[in-house]
Amino acid sequence: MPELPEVESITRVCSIFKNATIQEIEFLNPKIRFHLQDTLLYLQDPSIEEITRRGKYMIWKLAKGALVFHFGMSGTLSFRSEPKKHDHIFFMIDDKPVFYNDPRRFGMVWFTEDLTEFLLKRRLGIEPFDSNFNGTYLQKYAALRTVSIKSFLFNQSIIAGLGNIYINEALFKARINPFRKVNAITIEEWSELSKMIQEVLTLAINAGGSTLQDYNDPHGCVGYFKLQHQVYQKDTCSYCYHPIIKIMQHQRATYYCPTCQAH
DNA sequence: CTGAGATCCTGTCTGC
DNA sequence: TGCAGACAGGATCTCA
Repeated sequence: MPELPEVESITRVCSIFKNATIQEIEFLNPKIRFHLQDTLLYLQDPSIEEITRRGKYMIWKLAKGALVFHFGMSGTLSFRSEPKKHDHIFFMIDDKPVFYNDPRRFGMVWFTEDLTEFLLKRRLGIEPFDSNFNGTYLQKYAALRTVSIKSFLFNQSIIAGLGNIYINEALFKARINPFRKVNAITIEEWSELSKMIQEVLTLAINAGGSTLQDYNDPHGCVGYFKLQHQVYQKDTCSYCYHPIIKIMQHQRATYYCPTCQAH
């Protein structure tokens, strides 16, 4: 679920909470991996001043400090009044009930007094929509590395926000083989790839993200970008009709077209 | 420093 | 039907 487009969708829905007040926070399941409970005492004036996204993190800036969400593999926020299995946190925000739900418990929620320091510690790379994000930026980071382009794009300290789906899709659009070593990719290819990363993310955000099985935005709406996937979980290439190859690369599924992405 | 692999979890699907 | 095993959006830690 939660790569940049999905987190962006959740963040946009949550923007209704700008200037709202968190009236109540209740922990429903202590087993999730977060540190919110310990630091909740510091939450003195819980009015939400701004709601933003950075990479795959959603940030609620408070009058003092911030709440930060990372949705892991299966986390989401939902607006509903009845609790469900795998709810971990309950919020009451301006009389509206909100649940943080996360079956696989890979997600995390923090309260931080110093958001700037918190984000520095995450060592997040550039935002794909930053004006400095381009082929030159990518090639500069890749010059001294030997990993495959697939691993490189997964590294959040280089680019923040990409995950398995959009890496596969962007490499297909840029016609680059996922096993290519990054130090052998030309500036023309980097330039094309940077544009395709922006294009695929833009299309996905406009479609509300990708729902594979269980992703929903806080209203329960699914994301429709799956309908536009060209390689991820596809059988046949939409350009040349060659069968799409699925292969495990670093424990993750890689999908590519062996003719369109021969090099 | 880089890169590869294990690990944290539950739910769903597939094949025997 | 039942059950074992593979696999799923990710980040972090350890070891070479």
